Amino acid sequence: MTIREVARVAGVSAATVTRALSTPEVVRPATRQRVREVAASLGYHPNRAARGLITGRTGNFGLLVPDLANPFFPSIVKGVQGRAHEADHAVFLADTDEDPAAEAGLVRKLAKQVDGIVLCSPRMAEPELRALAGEVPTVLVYRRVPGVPSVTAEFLDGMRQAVSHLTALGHRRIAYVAGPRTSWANRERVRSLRAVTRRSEVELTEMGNVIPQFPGGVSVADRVLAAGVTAVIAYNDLVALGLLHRFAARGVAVPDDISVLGFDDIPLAEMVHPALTTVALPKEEAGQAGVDLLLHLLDRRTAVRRELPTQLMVRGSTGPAR
Amino acid sequence: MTIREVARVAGVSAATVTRALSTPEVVRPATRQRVREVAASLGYHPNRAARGLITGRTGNFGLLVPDLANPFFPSIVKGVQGRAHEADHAVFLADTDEDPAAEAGLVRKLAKQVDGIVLCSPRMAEPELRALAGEVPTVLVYRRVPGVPSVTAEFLDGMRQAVSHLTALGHRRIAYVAGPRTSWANRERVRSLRAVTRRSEVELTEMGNVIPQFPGGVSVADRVLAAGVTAVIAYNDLVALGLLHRFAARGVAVPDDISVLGFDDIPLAEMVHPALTTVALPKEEAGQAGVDLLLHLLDRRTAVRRELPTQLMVRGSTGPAR
DNA sequence: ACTGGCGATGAAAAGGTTTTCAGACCCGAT
DNA sequence: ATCGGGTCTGAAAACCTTTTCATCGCCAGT
Repeated sequence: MTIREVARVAGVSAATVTRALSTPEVVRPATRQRVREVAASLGYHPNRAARGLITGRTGNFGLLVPDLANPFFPSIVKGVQGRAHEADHAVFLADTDEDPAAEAGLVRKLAKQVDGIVLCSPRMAEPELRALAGEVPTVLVYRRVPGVPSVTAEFLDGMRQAVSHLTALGHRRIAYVAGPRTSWANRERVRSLRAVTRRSEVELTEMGNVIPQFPGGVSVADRVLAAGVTAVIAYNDLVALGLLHRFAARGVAVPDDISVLGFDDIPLAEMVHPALTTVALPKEEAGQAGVDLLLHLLDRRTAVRRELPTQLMVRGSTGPAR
Repeated sequence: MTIREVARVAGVSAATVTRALSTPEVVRPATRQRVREVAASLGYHPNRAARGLITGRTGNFGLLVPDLANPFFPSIVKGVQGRAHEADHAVFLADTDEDPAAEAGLVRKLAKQVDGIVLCSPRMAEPELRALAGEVPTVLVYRRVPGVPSVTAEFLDGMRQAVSHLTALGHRRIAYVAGPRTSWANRERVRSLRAVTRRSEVELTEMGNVIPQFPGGVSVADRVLAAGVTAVIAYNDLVALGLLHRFAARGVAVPDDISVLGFDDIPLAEMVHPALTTVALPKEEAGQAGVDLLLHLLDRRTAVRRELPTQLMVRGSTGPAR
């Protein structure tokens, strides 16, 4: 069912058909009406590939995530997918399996099928990222690179909430279990934490770096206990859950013996016992904002930056210092 | 970066470039080598829209999931995405937000941009599903409909493993917390469970139906305790985690007072304490198999059915009956 | 009556690839 | 020397749509 067939049946040229459908105001009402009726009765829908070929617009977005199995990401994907859908765009999803080297290749591969790409927590180095952003309209989510539109969260404020909460409970010696050294998110966390604790009476012990997964937390738990702190802030919730798991196995009571605080607020955080106190980062909102920024970039060709609020979720894993 | 540019640099025609890349055996080795090198160095990837225009194949697959935030699905998506990628296909992801009415619309919308669709645990009714499968090449994952290619798991065997495990531990009174009444998965579970317990000395108490989420488990936990059973099998892991959570809050010891057994083996299952004994369903493998069946369907136009093995994972939440 | 301008339409080009068909070349056989 | 056959390559058509440019007819204004 092609445009020519519609044109033939309606007794007009193909040009008039496309006009009647996509810029109706330029065709005579009678003609427009007739063409649209014929198109509808024949069940005609323009071939998107052919349209994309000439307009350069595909009506699709790309979305790259490092690891969909990491519970931090699915909500972001939902946000992106939902908002993209509202804007009548479909979403290509690609999972890079935490391989920084694979990212650029996937982006370039997707590039010609999409109008723009949302890069979620990309692991690749900044220069390469900047180069990529020059080739394809790109928005970063949870990564910041000057000149590239990005969605992040107020880490500093989140960390301030976390530390204030702990000091209010009487904690003075706090450990931080760091994530991967090369991770942008980890650098942001460390920077924020140091800034917040600098002029306070808090004594900060940094340990790590661990992989940002459950086993990472398990592996460092005993060292945390040996450090003689009364509270520990983990790089993220998965690491915090690893700590909780190992603490439970060793009979260490949380929060009576030690308080544990995570970062992200993944769904699991409130399913465990004790439920995890954590700094919630916007996820679905971040995905939506990413699409908004992409639409803005495509429309007005300007790079915008957006910083979303964070919120400490106080649950059962933090309590008064011993 | 078009095929012409590659052709120009390599000193051949566009036809030779496309041959060197897609049907290498028909071009002289020296030419082939040179063309491929030039293409690689220029970062050339064929424009898929243009290719699709002439071949009729888009090189894309669609993937529908009910809710990506449900931890059962991300791994399936990874499986689909990974295998599709190996077959040089990109994947459109759509999340239906558990809305059966939205499914058909999304499929039809995606239909024109893809060669086929993987429908993951679709919630829609069977007749509608059958109609859809007639319009677009479709493969079902975790749903079975006669005549439509499908990937499922050996629920009966999984349930047998679960019940044998419990009876070996001395359990005789077992509760089953059912999922949504309309859910295909729940019907399969119930059918398997009844078949397995029919001629045994096990006394089965069915309760529910609950929503297949954490709060569903929380909400039914007290009724489970009141039922006087020594073990409970939950519709899925999320419900089981809800049970564990409420049991912990009430001071009921697991597995000393009651054994808890889940279904799915989502990643959280081994992160909680006690870790959850559960029947593992293949997830990534199911996604891969879905793509395999889709490729098979497109290639040979025949519908295949595949049933993957299940495996009981014994962890800390089950123990000897009191 | 003529010009200018406007509204509506069609013809044709463009977009990037694959495929078909024909041609060029080389080798071995007659 | 010619021919047949095989291998490799290039030119051109085809896929379907949108957009540009040109044409046509008509009306208002002079």
